[in-house]
Amino acid sequence: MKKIFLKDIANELNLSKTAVSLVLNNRGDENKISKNTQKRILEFAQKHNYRPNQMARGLSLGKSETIGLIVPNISDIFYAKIASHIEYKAKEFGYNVVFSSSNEDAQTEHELISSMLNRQVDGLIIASTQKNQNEILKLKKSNFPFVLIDRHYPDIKTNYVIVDNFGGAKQMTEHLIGQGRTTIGLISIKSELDAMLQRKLGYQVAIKDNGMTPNSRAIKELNFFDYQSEMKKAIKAMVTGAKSVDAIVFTTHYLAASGLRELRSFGIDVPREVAIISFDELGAFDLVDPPISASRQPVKDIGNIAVEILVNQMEDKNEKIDNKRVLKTELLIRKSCGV
Amino acid sequence: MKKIFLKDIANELNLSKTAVSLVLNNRGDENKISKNTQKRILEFAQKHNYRPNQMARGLSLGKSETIGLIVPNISDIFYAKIASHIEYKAKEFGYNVVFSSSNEDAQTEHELISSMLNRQVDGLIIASTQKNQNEILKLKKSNFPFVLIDRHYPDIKTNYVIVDNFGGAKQMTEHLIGQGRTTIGLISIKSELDAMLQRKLGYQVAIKDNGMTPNSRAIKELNFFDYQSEMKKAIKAMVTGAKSVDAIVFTTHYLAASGLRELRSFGIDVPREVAIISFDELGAFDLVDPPISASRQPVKDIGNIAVEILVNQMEDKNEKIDNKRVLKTELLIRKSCGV
DNA sequence: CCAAATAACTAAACCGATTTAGTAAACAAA
DNA sequence: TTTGTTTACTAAATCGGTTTAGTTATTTGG
Repeated sequence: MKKIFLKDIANELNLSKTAVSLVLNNRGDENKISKNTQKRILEFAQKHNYRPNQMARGLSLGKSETIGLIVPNISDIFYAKIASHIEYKAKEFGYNVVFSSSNEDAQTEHELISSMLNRQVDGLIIASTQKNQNEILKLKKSNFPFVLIDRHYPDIKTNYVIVDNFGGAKQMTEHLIGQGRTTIGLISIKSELDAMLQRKLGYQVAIKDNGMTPNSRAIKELNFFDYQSEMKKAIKAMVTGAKSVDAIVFTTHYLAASGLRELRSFGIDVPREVAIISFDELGAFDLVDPPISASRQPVKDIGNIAVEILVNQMEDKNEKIDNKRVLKTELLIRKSCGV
Repeated sequence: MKKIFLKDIANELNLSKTAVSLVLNNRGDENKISKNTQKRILEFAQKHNYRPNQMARGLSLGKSETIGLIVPNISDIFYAKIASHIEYKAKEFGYNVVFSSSNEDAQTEHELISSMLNRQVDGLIIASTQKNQNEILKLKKSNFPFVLIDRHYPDIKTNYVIVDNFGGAKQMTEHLIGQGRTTIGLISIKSELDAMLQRKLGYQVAIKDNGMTPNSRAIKELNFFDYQSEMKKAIKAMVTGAKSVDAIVFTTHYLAASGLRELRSFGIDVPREVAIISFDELGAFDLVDPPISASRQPVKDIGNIAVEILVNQMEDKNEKIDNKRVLKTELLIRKSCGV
């Protein structure tokens, strides 16, 4: 069965392309195409498995029924899960998803946004590198529909769906304090990401609020591209010498996993000697030795809400464009912070 | 700065759309557009940040510079990693990636293929449900470029990139035998997937080859959509009663994780009482208690090779279309099978 | 010096849909 | 009987690119 076009249907049925197009777009009634003709068109199209060329359709309509998704890295389980929920929700609304990874690189992100706009995506969902303030401002000014997720620009009014990083980190730290830990370290990623700043802040505020002495030497910020080797040094510095810690807060899952590896290789007993807790988790954190406590992010809600906001915006251009959502994380207490 | 079109450039520079189009597609020289004119066009386009509308371009060229990727589930870390490598490699060749998840549903997969073809993707990479033999045959007959990954149809000659499931499973089982285990169970997913059949076969052949008595009761095949609750029963059946096992082979990572949870809840000492090993792994399998041995799949190679084969096919229609690659898995021995 | 070749372009068709602005025929109202 | 409506359509423009088939002016060869 070879490919069939609108024109073919029109010719075969001795009708115009207009009539066929109208009927196939469910606008036959309002355009007074007779019931009989509608039936003939529908049946013929069905029988020959007609599928409109979406490029032509998109060009004509100026839209593509596609949502662009830009994340730092699709192989990070956190973003993969969000992507999965976004895809699912988008399909409910009739949209496809094109994705790309920026690898935390501002220039790449810039090009991806550009490229997706050229491909006529109808809207964007971006977990930004947060190094493209101007780009995002331009997007906003052009009135193009988009939603930021996971990371947002505090200085720009935009739609966003993020989690309460400050509150989550504060809660984690307070839990450790409640367990009687007195010298709590923080291991994070060296980054301008607001999420990371907020997590550090949450940790610091918890420390101060509880009358403990903040110690900048207890805070290690590792280089993203080299965190594994820097982790070795960071852990060493934290567990040896006079000021060794009795607990560590990790600001993201892969740091916690890597940190635990190093703690083990130094022969540290977790949680007896050092308790640990992680912001966000990996799939098997409950199986790890010891099971790692974590503040879990609501990935499903992040994805669903982002799509809902975006679709609203795309389909009703009057929708306000600073729909802000800050979701709560969920504290999962496991053995790694001392029962 | 407002959007600029080919026509605008032509008008501003007093040239034809043809000239501008040719130059911007790097075909100025071969079409004898003077150096000076080329320079004017290029500079003007650059200065006004001209970006061609890919819908129009795609419609005209009959292609989209896009690869479609269909996987069972993008939130499975295995597919997420493959997706990431595919995206990276595709970009090297100038292609974008659209992805969708079939959720192991044949009908969904069918619709996704259809939808992607309508969107004029230039090629497809599919980790198929393996329930769409006809669909794949049609694709093949239409001469449309595609590559199967992870799962293939043994009865159809197509491009594919898979791993040696039989060999990997056999090797895993043999390792357990080498460790002195004598009653080895298998927990798999109830499925017609060739990959799963091959893994079971590898296990069975290893059992027989080593003079052990195959015992069909030692093989449990769980329902994909309900494996967590069925796991409880399966583990119970395996570790209680007369014929209890001293080792279990899991045919995929999430089964191993789930199985370990259940073994623990039954108070089984892994690996002393029951050793376990998993086909494929999750990110933190080395941190789990005990660290889980696994046969790791070469996700990067799977992605890279799939893209390479596909691009070859897309750009040279004469390329043969049964480029078959079977990659080796890598056995990672950890504590879960008894040091 | 004239015909053929070349350089440097361009007008218009085309890709496959949607949409605007009609039109012809049938019927109703005045 | 003529005008006005309604019904059931259609021709042609349009979206923004690419491409085919020329065109004109200048060189070159014999």
